[in-house]
Amino acid sequence: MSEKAEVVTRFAPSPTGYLHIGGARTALFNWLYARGRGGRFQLRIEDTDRARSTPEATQAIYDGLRWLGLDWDGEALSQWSRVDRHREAAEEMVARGGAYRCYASKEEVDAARARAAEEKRPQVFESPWRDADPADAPDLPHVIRLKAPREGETVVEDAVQGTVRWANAQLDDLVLLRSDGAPTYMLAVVVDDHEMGVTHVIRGDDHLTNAARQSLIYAAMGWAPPVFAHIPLIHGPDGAKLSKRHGALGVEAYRDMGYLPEALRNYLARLGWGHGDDEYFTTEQALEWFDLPGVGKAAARFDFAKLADLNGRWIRDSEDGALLAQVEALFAAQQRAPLTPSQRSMMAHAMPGLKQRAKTLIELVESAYYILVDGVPEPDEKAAKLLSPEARDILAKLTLRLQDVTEWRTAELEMVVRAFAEDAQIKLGAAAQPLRAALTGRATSPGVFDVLETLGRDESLRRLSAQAT
RNA sequence: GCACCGUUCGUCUAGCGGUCUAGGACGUCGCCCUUUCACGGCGAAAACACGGGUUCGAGUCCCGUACGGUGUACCA
Repeated sequence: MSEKAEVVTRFAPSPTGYLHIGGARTALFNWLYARGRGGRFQLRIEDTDRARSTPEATQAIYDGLRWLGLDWDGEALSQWSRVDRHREAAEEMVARGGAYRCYASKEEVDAARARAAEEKRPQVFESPWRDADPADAPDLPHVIRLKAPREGETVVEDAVQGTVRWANAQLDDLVLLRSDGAPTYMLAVVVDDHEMGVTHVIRGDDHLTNAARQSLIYAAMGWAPPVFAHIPLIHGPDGAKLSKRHGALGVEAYRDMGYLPEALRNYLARLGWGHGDDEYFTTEQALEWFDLPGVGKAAARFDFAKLADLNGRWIRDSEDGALLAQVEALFAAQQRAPLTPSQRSMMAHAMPGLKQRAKTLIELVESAYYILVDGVPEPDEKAAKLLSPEARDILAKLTLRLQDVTEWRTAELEMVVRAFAEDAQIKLGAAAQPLRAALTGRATSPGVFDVLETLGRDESLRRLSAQAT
């Protein structure tokens, strides 16, 4: 029905919460694989669990993907909108002899499984209705079950995991249509993937065994299965499954922590996938390089230190203007007051120095305290220590010299301060550190001479006189 | 229980039978640069889970064991 050559992937989250980091990576891999090959990347919302699905969660998924820069082709598909088609497919399988109506009650099935467990047999339910004559069927609620083969084996050629086999005796006659007529996940996924033209199913390896069951459904429908690629899960820093405390946060939480989308993409791509020794690369390069054989098989731990390092590199290499825009967007997202025109221009002026020292946007904003502060900066503990009586004395003398500076520029200011230190026979640091403390209220900052220039003559002298006494 | 998947420095990984006295990156530690902090430069410590095979030769192939993980639903 479509050109076989085109690659089509999909991301199929269930809208029961935010887009967590594992889901974001799955989406990234699908996006990279398809877009890197000129194919399509689609989004399908698996909202068939009506009780747990919410519109807010759906929106959170959209927002998360957009922030990460993962755009999908066409409209997002609601799986729920396709239930009629799923039902049809189930009936079609019954008609073809690939499925049957099972009248066993939930209790009977549970009892049979409990018995099997006791006898230490595989807990595979064998329905008495599997080969029953349809004429004997009672007029009762029933489910439709797949008539799975009892002999032989099912083989999945997984692009990441390799050849994986299951004895068919391990696979039971799974339910396709529930007694209330609702399709199960197994059925819906297969029907939708096939009809959306999905060629490559890239998903978490928690679905690996599902791939065997789904293969059986493809076979019963007479369809060719897609290429499966089951990627390992992401664990928390402690090796345990991701939990709230350990990074199973929504992607917007990463935004709020000050990470750049391009840095997160870079980090996530590197988690579980590698291209030689490349660590720091652009999305364009990832698009070009990404391939399934490069995906590892083992679960990877989420490491904030490495993310922070990568983020710092992305920040340093960002254009000043772009960074300023990111900061303003973060302020808006966090509902902080926007920058005033003067803060904005000082921030722009100081950006080359600020971005050199920040691993996250949050750190960048913190280090811009001397720009964002209202009035004279309040010295913190370390700065207060630098402002000893002797230091204030030095500052007072230095201020006198600074007042005579005609050209308020970094280079000129540095010359003046250096000359002052020499005349006073003190080390440059003895003048520069108190100067920094008075100007910024901190013991660390971008170069003091740059700070002086950023603040401008009037503001600098105001802060100095406030501390000189 | 049963089935399936996995296991190289603390972490992410390179490695696809000899070039591995196991490479890179983050982190850690030391030194240099330096007005602070970063950046940058140089250097160090740090790993093939264990046991059997196969082979002239195994981190690389096979089988066990251990330890993790996933699945085993009329959830997705």
